[in-house]
Amino acid sequence: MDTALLPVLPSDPSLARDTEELYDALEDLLRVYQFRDRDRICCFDVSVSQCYALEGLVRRGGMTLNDLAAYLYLDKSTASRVVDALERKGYVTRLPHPKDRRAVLLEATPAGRELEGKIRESILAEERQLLADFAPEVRQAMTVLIRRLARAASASVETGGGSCCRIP
Amino acid sequence: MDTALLPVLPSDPSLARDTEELYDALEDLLRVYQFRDRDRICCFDVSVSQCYALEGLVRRGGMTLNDLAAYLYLDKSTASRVVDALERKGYVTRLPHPKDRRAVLLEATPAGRELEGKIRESILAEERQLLADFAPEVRQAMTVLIRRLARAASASVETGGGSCCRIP
DNA sequence: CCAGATAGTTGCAACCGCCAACTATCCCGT
DNA sequence: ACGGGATAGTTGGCGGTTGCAACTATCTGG
Repeated sequence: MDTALLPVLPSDPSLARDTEELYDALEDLLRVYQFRDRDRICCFDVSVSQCYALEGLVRRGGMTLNDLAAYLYLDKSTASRVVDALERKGYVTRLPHPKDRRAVLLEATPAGRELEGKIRESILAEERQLLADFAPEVRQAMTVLIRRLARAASASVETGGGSCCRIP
Repeated sequence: MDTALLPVLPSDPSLARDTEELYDALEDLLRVYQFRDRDRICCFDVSVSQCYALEGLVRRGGMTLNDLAAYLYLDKSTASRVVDALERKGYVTRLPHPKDRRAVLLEATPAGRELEGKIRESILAEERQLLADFAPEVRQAMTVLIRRLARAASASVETGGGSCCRIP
């Protein structure tokens, strides 16, 4: 179990309220981003999962299919089909793994890199404007917190074994 | 427009870097949260969209189906089917609209409210622990930023008319 | 009172995600 | 070196989601 980084301060009166507000704000953000991501399909010729997969393959170099499935929190069969689609469109290639003949090495093609760059830049441009209003220390602190939320969620997902209600 | 915390510094050299880091962190957060949300299905007897819909109906009082579709950024036909499922499970009811006989008023049932509370509390408990490590100013600044990101995305979606690449 | 707008439902086709079964390959203990 | 178990990936099947288009019922303005 990933323990808390610091002990909880039970006397902090604003914690409960701040948490609720963050929860609501995050809920809104997730909802609208899921729509925005769905909408990318028609703009950029990829689906949501395909976009995430492409992004992962550009960010990190060659991953195996299992790596990609873990990165996307998807079943490997689903990841395989996502790669099928990206390969058909010419954004990704399956290469033989040099050390393990069962495995494949996934690589983004130049076209894939270019598409990922276009998507990334279109979103970065929008977000830069928003962040400009915040002091650098605040921006950096927010990134730290968001990373920590992501890591904690990822840890709780992994210790939960992927299925939260399984009681073995 | 929501006021800025600080004036923009156009010469700020760290803005581009901070934006990229926040983008990556947010990408990770969204991916894992989408998985976490998918996983709620088996724990709480609702799907992701159903959960969002229930949440919206509890937060705001009676909405029409069109209101709900807009809130969820879904087509009204999809929203109708989401409501079908929630109604079948007893979490939501369709009531006749007092002013417009074409419309329906959607209301969460007591069971729906209870379920929403359980889901909400289970997540709040987890997030409270994480947030306890951060100073109150940072927590609040993050909520402000997330709200602003959500609002900006929502605005750009609405001005785009829902389909970003339509060129009428 | 009628034409056009609006609220909602349903049919349809495509997609997504998981589980289970299967093949090919790897690795470890004997 | 070899046989059994573990692992990588693919495929089939099922259920659920989504958007578009067509349809009905109702409202509203001239």
